[in-house]
Amino acid sequence: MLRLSKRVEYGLVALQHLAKTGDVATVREISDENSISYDLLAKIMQDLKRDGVLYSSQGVRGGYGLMLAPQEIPVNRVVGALEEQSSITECTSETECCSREAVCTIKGPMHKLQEQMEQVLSSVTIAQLL
Amino acid sequence: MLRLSKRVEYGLVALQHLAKTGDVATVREISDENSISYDLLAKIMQDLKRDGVLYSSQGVRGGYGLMLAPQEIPVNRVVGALEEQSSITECTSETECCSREAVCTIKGPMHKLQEQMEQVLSSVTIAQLL
DNA sequence: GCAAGTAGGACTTTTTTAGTCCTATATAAC
DNA sequence: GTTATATAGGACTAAAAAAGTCCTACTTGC
Repeated sequence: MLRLSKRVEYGLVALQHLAKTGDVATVREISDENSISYDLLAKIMQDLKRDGVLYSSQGVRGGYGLMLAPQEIPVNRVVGALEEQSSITECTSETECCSREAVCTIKGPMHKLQEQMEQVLSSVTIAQLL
Repeated sequence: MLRLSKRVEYGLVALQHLAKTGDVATVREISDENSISYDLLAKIMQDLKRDGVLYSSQGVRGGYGLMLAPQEIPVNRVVGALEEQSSITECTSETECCSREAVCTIKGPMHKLQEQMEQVLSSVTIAQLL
């Protein structure tokens, strides 16, 4: 469907929230304000932390904060942190192996297309979402 | 997952096949040569015909042929003909209505991203797949 | 100690995509 | 005019992916 997953959508919303307030926020705050499932967002935040986009502090008065400036976080990176695959076809994936590989006639051109898509996704950052 | 569906992938392969040979071909020929399910490809060809990309002739010695020159068929068009939705998020769709619309804070920027994606998809044509 | 947080495993449900099966209709060749 | 070879298309099933839920553990400031 050529669509960003809800995970990425919610991730972007959360990062925008943090960039906007410039402060630490809890998952509960963000999920409430943006009508996002708490449990789902909690996982997303964990993944973003694992990727180094966020830091966290546990316990009372804990929460998540940005590790990077908004202009240093391209949409690209959020996609990479939150989705298993981000290639536009199986044959442009580095991890999967395409079932039609032996007869695939579009591999080369698809790689070019993929590169251009990545170019677009890396040119937009969280700073542009504000 | 930000991935083109198999329908689009197969559609591109089929169009490439027709452009390469410059002749009419049957679904069977194309599906055999490219290891694509016959039934699935048959539906795809019908959709591409409905969209005006292909013409067909029924009966013995029938088949499908290109209605347009390869350089007149952008990937964009193939996506449009073969997929229900092609927007990157729910909020950039014209037909769906986003469940989080009232609180959505990324609608504007997402539209810009969407436009850039479409730009890329419309800049590559079947002629470039040869 | 307790309330407010993150960490994360396991699971269910829903949605989408891919693929299959079957029947009808058109037509060129014989 | 019958037959073999095509497209046309409805209805269905299966598989995969995404979304969402539930539960428990661990951390930490007060």
